[in-house]
Order: sequence, then C-alpha cells, then structure tokens
Amino acid sequence: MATKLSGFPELLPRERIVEQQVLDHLRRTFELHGFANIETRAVEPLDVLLRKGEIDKEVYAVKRLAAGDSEPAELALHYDLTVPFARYVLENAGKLEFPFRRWQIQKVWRGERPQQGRFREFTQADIDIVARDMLPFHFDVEVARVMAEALAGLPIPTPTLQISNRKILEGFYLGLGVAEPLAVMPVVDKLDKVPAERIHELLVEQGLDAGQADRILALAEIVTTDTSFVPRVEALGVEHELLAEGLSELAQVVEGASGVEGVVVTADLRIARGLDYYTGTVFETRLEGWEHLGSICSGGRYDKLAQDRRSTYPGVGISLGVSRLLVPLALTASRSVPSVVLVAVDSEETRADSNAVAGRLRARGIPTEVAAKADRLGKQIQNAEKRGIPYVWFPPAAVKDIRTGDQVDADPDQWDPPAADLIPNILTKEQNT
RNA sequence: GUGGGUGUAGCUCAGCUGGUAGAGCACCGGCUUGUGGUGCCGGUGGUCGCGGGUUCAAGUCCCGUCACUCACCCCA
Repeated sequence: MATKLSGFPELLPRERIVEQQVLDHLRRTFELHGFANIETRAVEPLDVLLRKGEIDKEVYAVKRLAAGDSEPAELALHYDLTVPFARYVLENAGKLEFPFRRWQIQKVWRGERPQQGRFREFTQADIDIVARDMLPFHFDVEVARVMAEALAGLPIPTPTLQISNRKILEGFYLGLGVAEPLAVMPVVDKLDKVPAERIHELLVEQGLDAGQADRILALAEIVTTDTSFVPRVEALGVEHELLAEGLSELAQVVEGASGVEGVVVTADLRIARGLDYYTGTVFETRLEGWEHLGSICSGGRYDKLAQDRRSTYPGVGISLGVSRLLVPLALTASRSVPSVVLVAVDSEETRADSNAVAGRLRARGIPTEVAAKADRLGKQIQNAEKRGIPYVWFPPAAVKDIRTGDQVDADPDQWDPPAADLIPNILTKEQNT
C-alpha cells in the first residue's frame, strides 16, 4: 500500500518541469561565473555532523539492518551541503586549486516537523568559495552578487537580500562593554518574531544594563538600501576596531550586490544568524509577501570551518533552499511533457510515415512524439491539448498551432517553432486562473 | 520535537440533533469515419484518510494513528 510520508514531497511531471527549469537556471548562472560543480556522498560520519553547530540537530542516522541494536549508527544523512563540503576540501586539499569556487545542488535531510515550505527532504543549491589560510574579502562581495543574479532570473516574488556583518554586532557590543557578545546575537536574531520590549527584557536578564540594551536595539533597527547605515551606526557613539572593520566590509558587500534588476539589497543589522561558524558577512533572504516562510537563502563568511594540522581554510558561501523557493510559484507549466510537436497518425498502417516526420524534427532538436493511437483526428488534437503540447503535425506536410487554430503547410526539414515554445513555459498563479 | 486546526468522488464542496452517500466541474460514450475546444443526451467513478471502540445502527460520537496545515522550535 502506497503511503505519503510527511515532509518527503514528490512532484507531478508538470510540477517537476518547473523545478527543473529553476535548477537549470541556477546552474547556468553559477557556471557563467566560473563555479565548478561537485557532488558529495549522501552520508557523513555521525560525529562529523554533530560536532559542528548544535547537538540537537535533527539528523537521520543510517546503519545496516544487519548491524543489530548493539552497534550504534555511525553514519547519518547530511543536513546541509556546507559541512560535507568542508570535509571534502580537507580530504582533497592537495588536489584542489585555491581559491576554489564551487556550486553544488543536492538533496539534504532534516528531521524537523514539516510545514509549508519546510520539508524533511529538500533540495539546496550552494555556492561557496574557499581558500587556504587567507581568503580575500572581495569574495564576500562576489558570492552575494552571484546569488543576487541567480535569484533575479527566477519567476518568483521580489527577493530582498538582507546582509549584515557579525563584526559590526560583536564590535558594537564589545564597545558597549558587553562581556559576552556572542551570547547576545541569538537573542537579537529573534527580533523578527519577538517584540522589541521582550528582547530588551531578555537582554537585561543576561546581565546587561538598560542603557546597553537600548543601544543594542537601536543598532538592530537600522535597515538601509545603501551605505547610509554607516553614519547611522556611527551616530550611536560606540567605538571599536572590529566595529569599524565590519562597517567597511558591509558597505562593500551592499554596494557590490546592489543594482541587480528585480532584487532588493539591504544592510539589515537585525540579521545575526543564531550561532554557528559565521565570523563576518551574513546573509538572509526573504520573498515579498511570503515572509512567513522565513529565509529562502542564507549564508555568510566562515573563517575557520575547515582546519587541518597545517592550514585553515576560510570560506564564504550561500545556500538557496530550492524546495522552499518553489512554494510561492503556482508550480505549473504550460505543458506536462517536453514535446513541442505531436505527430498525428492516420492509421496504424501509416504509422511509419509519422515516425519519419518525428525523426526529422528531432534531428533538428525539436522534442517530438507520435500519437499513441490512430484515433479520430479530433481526439488526437484533444490529447495534445490536454497535455499542453502546442503543435500537431499532420503528415506529411502540415502543422497546426492548436492554441490559435492556425494551420500551415510545412517541411519537417525546415519548420521551426518560435523559440518561446521550445521549452515549457512556467505559469504564474494569475496566468493559470 | 511541543501544542492547536483540518481530512467526504480527479477538483471544489454539501450531508441538520447518528438510520448503510449527493451537487457542480472534470472524465468516458453518443449526436459528428474522422482537424478539437460551444450545445444536447447518456455513463463511469467514493473501503466517507486508516485502525479500533460505543450503539440495534456511525461519514456523523469516543480513542489511536497517518497526512495536510497553523503557532512554537529550528532553519533553506
């Protein structure tokens, strides 16, 4: 008996066409910027996954059935692509050329309770740049720029790339005399859900005085679409070397990522990112009208994610949640099959003629199928229409656009569909209804 | 993982205080040996998410479970 599994979505062909085009676009954009591709295995040693980040990660352990209950699981499915990538870099450090720029699109697994836009099995698209010992800062700018361009070409609600820098927060807190700046960040990070007064209370509970808490909240209120956040932060009157460094960095990233049509870029000092390995630039991304989904694309700079005896490998990267990104789409394409043309069949005796026409169209790169059955021609047309195939070919030499009803004489060695019909079109919700 | 809501034909839904299931759309066939989307006539289709319980009798009450969904948590 077939049963659905919560959080493990499976798409219909028409939906998959939409996802596939999104993936194609991402790959094209990443490769346009020279990123190389790798794929890492689905499993990692359990202790590698648990060592980074928190211990309560909902990871799926994997073990051989024959291992029995006494042997603990040693492997687990990866829950992101960054940790496996760090491991991969260490393992292949001798064979890679640095700085190493790679894109990676794979499934990941998390045991969280599913909801709209939250899955247990989903697809992430990552770009990261890693170097040995020293990674120039301009790569922070590049990674933001590439992802902005990738998002720009997609048929989604307007994305806002929210960028911050942990050096600003940490430096500001240190300048304020806060003893444990890293403990403040997870609290401030909740600002989008918890009211400011409550955050203030929580900060005071952490041992800060009311004045410090006020200034911390004042910093977090600063959101700008250009570099005007710099004087606004400076006006708060806190000074620290790290703060100044962070302001300079963030200004460069915001400037560098701005100007991509269809993408809003902000310096947003609310963004702190819970904890983890981030050391500088941090990113989150929200979709207009779909803010409740949370961030669809986040990442940042991590100076010490990977380390071996000799070297440290600093990196900067962003992960795009493809599965989550698809939620606002109607997830519907103009057709459920790749076919541009359905070649009609007059009778089973002449099927070979239809096959010949199809072969000639395919030889020129036009996806073509032949009618399954020599039905009444009206039924063959309806069958094409049902699946959204735009053209029906009547052998030997006539082709009909069944959307308009226009029919013309044509030579299968010459005829070309308009470029817009060559692949299925993604329909938005409005177009679909 | 914690707490709440929902679950009836492919789709959208109706089924009052318990008495063995309906509509519209879709789909199939005919009017139309053949180039369709309108119209008319006819037809197929439901273990009422699944399992258990209460009852003479449950879609309708109770419990469990699964799925979807909302908040929290976490994050893509």
